[in-house]
Amino acid sequence: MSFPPKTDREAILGTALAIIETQGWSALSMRALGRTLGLRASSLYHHFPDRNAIEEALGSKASGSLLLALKSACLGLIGGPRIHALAEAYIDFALNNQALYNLVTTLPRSDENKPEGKALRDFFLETLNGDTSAAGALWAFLHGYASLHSSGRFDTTNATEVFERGLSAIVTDLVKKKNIL
Amino acid sequence: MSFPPKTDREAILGTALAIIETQGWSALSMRALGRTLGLRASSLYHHFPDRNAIEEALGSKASGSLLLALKSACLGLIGGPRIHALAEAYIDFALNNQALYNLVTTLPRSDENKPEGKALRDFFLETLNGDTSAAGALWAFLHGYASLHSSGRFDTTNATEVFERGLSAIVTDLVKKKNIL
DNA sequence: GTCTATAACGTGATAGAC
DNA sequence: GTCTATCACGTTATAGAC
Repeated sequence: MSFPPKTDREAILGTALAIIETQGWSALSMRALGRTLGLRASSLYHHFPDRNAIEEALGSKASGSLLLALKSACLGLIGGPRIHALAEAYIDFALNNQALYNLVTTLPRSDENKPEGKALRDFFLETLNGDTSAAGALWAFLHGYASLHSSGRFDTTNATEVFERGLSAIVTDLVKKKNIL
Repeated sequence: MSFPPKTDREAILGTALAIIETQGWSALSMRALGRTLGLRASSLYHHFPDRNAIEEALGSKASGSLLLALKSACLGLIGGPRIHALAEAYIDFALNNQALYNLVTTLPRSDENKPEGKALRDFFLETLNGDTSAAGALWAFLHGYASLHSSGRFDTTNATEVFERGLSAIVTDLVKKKNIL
C-alpha cells in the first residue's frame, strides 16, 4: 500500500496565495503551508526544491493575474483611452493585491526567460504603439506610484492628482513624439 | 571617572548600517548586531525596544543621507538643471545604496511625523517650484525607475533612454503648466 | 515517489541574576 | 547595562516507513 499524494504543486501554490492574501506575505512559511495543507513542512520539499522556488512560481502566477486584469480592462480600447484603462487597472491591481504585486516586481530576479514577465512588457509595448522608452517610463511611473502609495507616501487628497498629472505628462509626451494615438 | 558604556544607539545604528552595506539586508539580525558589537543580542533591547525600532531609526538615517546627496548635487543650481541634477543624484543613490534606499521608501510606514521624510518631500517640492502634483509624479517616476532597474527589469541598452524620456516628459509638462523654470 | 519524524540551527524576544 | 538561560518559532536537511 502506497501513500496517496496529499498535495501537488498547484495545491501548494493555491494555498500559498490564500495565505498571502488573507494574512500577508510575512505569514507565508513552510510550516504554515504544511499546516494548512494538513502535512509536514518537510513534505513540501518533495514538490519544490526550496522556499525560493515556491516564491518564483508565485511570482509567475501573480504576473499572469496582473496581465489578465490589464487585458480585461483594455478590451476593445485603443489609443489614449486604452492607456488610461491600462494605467488604472495596473494601479488597481497593485493596491488591492499588495503582496502579490510585490512578487511581480521584486521576485523573479531575471524574468527575461519567464514568459509571464515578457508578456507583461509586451502588453505595455503594444498599448504604447511599440515605443520602448515610453513604455518603460510609463511602467516606472505606475510602479513608483503604486509603491509609494502603498507605503503611505502620498496624502490621500493629493494622490489622485499626482496620478493624473504623471499619466497625462507621459501621454502628452507620447503624442508630441509623433506616435499618434 | 566614568565607565564608558559598551554601546549606545549611535554605535548600534552605525554597526547595523555597516552590516547592511557589506552583507545585505538579510544579514542584519539582533544576534549579528550583538556579535559585531561584542555583546549579547539581549543587551540591544536596552537601547531599542525591538528590531522594528532599529529599522525605523535606520530608515530615518538613510533618508538623511539621501537628502544630503540630493542637496549636494543641486548646490547652486535652479530650474531645469536643478531638476536634472536632483533626478540623477536620486537614481545614483538608489542604485548604489540599494539596501539603504529600500529603507527610505518602504520602512517608516507613516513618515508624516518623521522630520527626514518631510524634509525629503519638501526638497522635491522646492525644486519643482511648489508644484505638489508634479513633485509627486517625479518622485513616483524616479522611485519606480530605480526599483525596476534594481531588479533587472530594464535592458541595459534601454535604461538610459527610459530615464531621459520619463524625466523630460515630466519636466516638459511642468513648463507647459506655466510653472516657469 | 510520497509522506512522517526528528534533529540542528538561527531568529526575535523575555525574565531574572549580577 | 550586561549577562545567562530560556522560549517559541521558522527553516532546512536527513533517515526511514509505506
